[in-house]
Amino acid sequence: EVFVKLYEKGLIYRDVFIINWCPRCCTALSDEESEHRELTGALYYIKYPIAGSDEHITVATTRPETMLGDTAVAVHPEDARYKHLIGKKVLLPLMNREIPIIADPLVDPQFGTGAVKVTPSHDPNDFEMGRRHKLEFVTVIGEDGKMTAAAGKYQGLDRFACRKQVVKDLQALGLFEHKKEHVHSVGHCYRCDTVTEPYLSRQWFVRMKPLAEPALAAAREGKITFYPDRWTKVYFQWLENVRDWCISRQIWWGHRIPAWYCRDCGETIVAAKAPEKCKCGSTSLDQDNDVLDTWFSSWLWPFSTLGWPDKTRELDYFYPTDTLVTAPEIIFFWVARMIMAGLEFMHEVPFRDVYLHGVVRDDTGRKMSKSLGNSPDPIAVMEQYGADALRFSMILITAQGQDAFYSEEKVQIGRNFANKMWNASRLVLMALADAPDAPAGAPAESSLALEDRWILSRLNAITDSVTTSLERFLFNDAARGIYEFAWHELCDWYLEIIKPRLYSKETTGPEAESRRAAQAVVVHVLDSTLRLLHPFAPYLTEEIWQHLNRLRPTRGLPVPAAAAESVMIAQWPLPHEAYTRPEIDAQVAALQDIIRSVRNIRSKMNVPERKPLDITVSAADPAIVNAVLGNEDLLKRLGYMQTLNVGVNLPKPESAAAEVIGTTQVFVPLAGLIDKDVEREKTQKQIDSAEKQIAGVQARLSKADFVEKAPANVVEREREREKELSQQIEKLKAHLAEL
RNA sequence: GGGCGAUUAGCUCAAUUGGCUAGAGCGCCUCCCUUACAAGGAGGAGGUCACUGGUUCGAGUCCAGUAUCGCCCACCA
Repeated sequence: EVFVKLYEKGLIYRDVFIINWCPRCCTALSDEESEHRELTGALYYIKYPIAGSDEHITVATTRPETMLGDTAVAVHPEDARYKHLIGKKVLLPLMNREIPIIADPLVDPQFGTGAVKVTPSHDPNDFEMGRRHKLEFVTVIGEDGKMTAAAGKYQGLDRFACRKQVVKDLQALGLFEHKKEHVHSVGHCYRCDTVTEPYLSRQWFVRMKPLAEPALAAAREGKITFYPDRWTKVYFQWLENVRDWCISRQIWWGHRIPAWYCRDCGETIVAAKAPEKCKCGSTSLDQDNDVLDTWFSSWLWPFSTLGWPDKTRELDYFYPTDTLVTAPEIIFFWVARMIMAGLEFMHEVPFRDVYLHGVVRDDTGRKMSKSLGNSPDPIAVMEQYGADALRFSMILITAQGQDAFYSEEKVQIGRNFANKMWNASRLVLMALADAPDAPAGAPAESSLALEDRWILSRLNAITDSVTTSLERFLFNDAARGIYEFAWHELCDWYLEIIKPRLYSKETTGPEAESRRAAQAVVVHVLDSTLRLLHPFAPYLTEEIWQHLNRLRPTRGLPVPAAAAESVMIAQWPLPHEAYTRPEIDAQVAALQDIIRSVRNIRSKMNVPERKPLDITVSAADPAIVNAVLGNEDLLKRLGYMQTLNVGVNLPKPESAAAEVIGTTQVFVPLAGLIDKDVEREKTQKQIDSAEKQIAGVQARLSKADFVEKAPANVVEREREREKELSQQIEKLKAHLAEL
C-alpha cells in the first residue's frame, strides 16, 4: 500500500543503476548497509599502449581486475600532459580492444597519473562518465563475484584471484609499471562483512529529495529536538546530501514487491492486490521476485504499529509520541526515515524529542557485539549482582550521549548501593515494627527536631534536581543525585541521628512525641526516596514499598492513596517549598563540622574512637552556639563526648588539640595524650593552607576591576571569606604558639 | 578530505548558566566485626583539570590553535 502510494506519487521508480551489491548474499544493499572501512590496499600503475604509436599512457587503479571491462581512459580537459592524446585510442591490454581517450572534468589531475581507466559497469563515477560520453557498458564481474564471459579467458575466476592474475599477466607483458601502498575505504556488507561490489543492475528506488525537504524543515522549525544537540548536525548533513534509496533486495525473507510485469507487452503494474490481467488483455503476469528492504517497513513503525492506515483510537491517542530513545548509529537507517514517513503519511512528526544514547563498550574500549563475543551474559550478571544493580550501574556510568565503558566491577557500585538501601530500609522497618504504640494522627509540626527539618529540606533539594535531570535526559546525574542523598545524607547522618528517638519505648511525654515525629519524617523521606529511585531500581524499591505499606497502618501512618499496590503508579514526588530551609542546612553543616573535627583529632592523635572526651566548642557566631546548645545530646553521642562546653569565644583549655573550622574552634583536651609534634605539624599545615587561600582572596579584592565588575554577592562572599580566614589564621597561630 | 567526541587523582568517571578550598566510586594508608549494613563505618594521602595562546575582574568551563585516542560521513580512480 505504501509502496503503491509512493509509486503513484512518482516517489518510487525502477531503473538501472550502480548499486552496492553483496556477492555472497547475492543482493542489492542500500548505501547505509554498505559499511565503509579503511583498508590498506595498493594503487597499481598500468601502461596502456596508444594505438598506432609507440607511446603509452599510464593509469592508476586500485582494482586492476576491472580493466577487463574498461571502455575508455579519461583525463582532465585542461591537463597539458595529455591534451594531445584526447580523441586518440588506446589498445586495452589483455583484451586487445580499442577504447577512446576522453576528457572529463571529473578527473583529478593531481591523483595518480592524472589518467584514469573508465569502467562504467563497475564504478559509480565511471558509470556517470559512461552515460555522459555514451560509452559501452561491459560487465566483467557477475553477481556471484566471479568473472563473467565478457572477461574472456578470466571467466570463472574469483574477482580477487583475477586481480592477482591480471597483475601477473601485465607484468609478463611489461605493461605493469609499479604499485604503491594506498589507504582507501572499502564497502562491506553489514550482514556478512563481504567486500561489496558496485554493481550495475535494475532495482527499485525511493526518490529521497522530496521526502527529505519536510524532514529538514521540521528540525529547523524546532518540531524535532535532538539530545545531545550535536546530532542535529549529523541529521542535517545526511538529509541534505541524501541519495535515492535502493529498496529492492534479492533475498528470501521480506515483503514481496507489489509489481507485476506483463510478458506480452512489457507493462509494469504496481498494485496492492495481484491484478488479473494487463491492460493489453494478457493474463501472463509475473510478480517481481524481489523483496523490500526491511527498513522500508520499519520507517512506518510509529504509526503502522497503531493500526494505520485504519484510523484507530490508538493512532489518534498515541500519535505523535513524545520521545524516541535510540542509538546514534541508526539515525539514518531509522530515525530520519521515520520522520520522513511520518510527515509524508501522517503529515506530522512521529515524535518531538530524540534522545541518542551512547554505545556500551567493554573495558578495553571495544564496542560490545555478538561477533566479538565481548559482552557479558546479562542473566549471569543479574544472578550474581541483581537486576537493579546492573540497571543502576549502567545508568550511572552513562553520561548523556557518551559511550559507556562496562566492566563487572562497576556493577558492584549498584550492588552495594542496593544493599545499602535494603539495610537502611530494614532499620526503618524494624524500628516501626518494634514501636510500642500506634498514635492517631500526624505529629505536630512543632515536635520536629532540627534534623527532621534538615532532611526534609535536603529531600526537597534532591527531588528538584532529580526531576530536572530527568527532564533534560541527564539520567546519570539523576541516579548520582539519589545515590548521594540516600547514602551520604539519609544513611550517614539522618538515620544515625534519629536512632535513639526511633528506639524509644516511651508511650507518653516528650520522648514519645519525638519518636513519633521521627517515625513520620523517616517514613515520608523513605517513601519519597523510593519513588525517586524506582525508575533506577524497580525491584528493590517495590519490595521495600510493600513492606513499608504493610507497616504504616499499624503505626497510625497513612498509606498513600491510589498507590498502595505499587510504587510504580505512585505519584512522582513534588518539592514542598516550605521544606526548603537554607538556615537549617547551615546549622546542621556546622554540627557536622564539629563532629568531624572531633573525629579528626582522635584519628590524628590516635585516640580510640569511643573514648569519652571533654570537648570545648568556641564559636564567634552566636547562631552556631545556639545550634550546639540545642543539640547537645546528638553531638555527644556522635562525637563520643563526655562533656560539651560551648560559648562565644571561650578560652582554650590546657594542653588541648584544636581544629578550626571557619570562625569556630573545637578543642579536645588531651593531657598526657597529646603528641605535640604531630599537633604542631598539623597546625602549621593548616596555617599554610589558610594563608595560601587568603593571599588569593586578597589579590582578588585588591583589584579595582574585580570589586567594580563582579556581581555584588560574589564580592561580598570574598570579603566574608577574607574576614573568616584572617580570624582562622589568628587562632591557628595562637594555638601553635602555646604548644 | 570534512565533521563530531574524548583528554580532570594510580584506575573509571563527575563538575548546572564562567564565581568560595575541582568531587565521587574503586584502589591505597590508619583505625573499627558499635544491636540496618564488613557489599559496612570513621579518618587520611593523592590533581600545575592534555598542551599553547586568547577573551574576562575571574576559565576545568568560553574562543583559536596543537597533540594523542576514538567515532561518523565523503563519487578516497
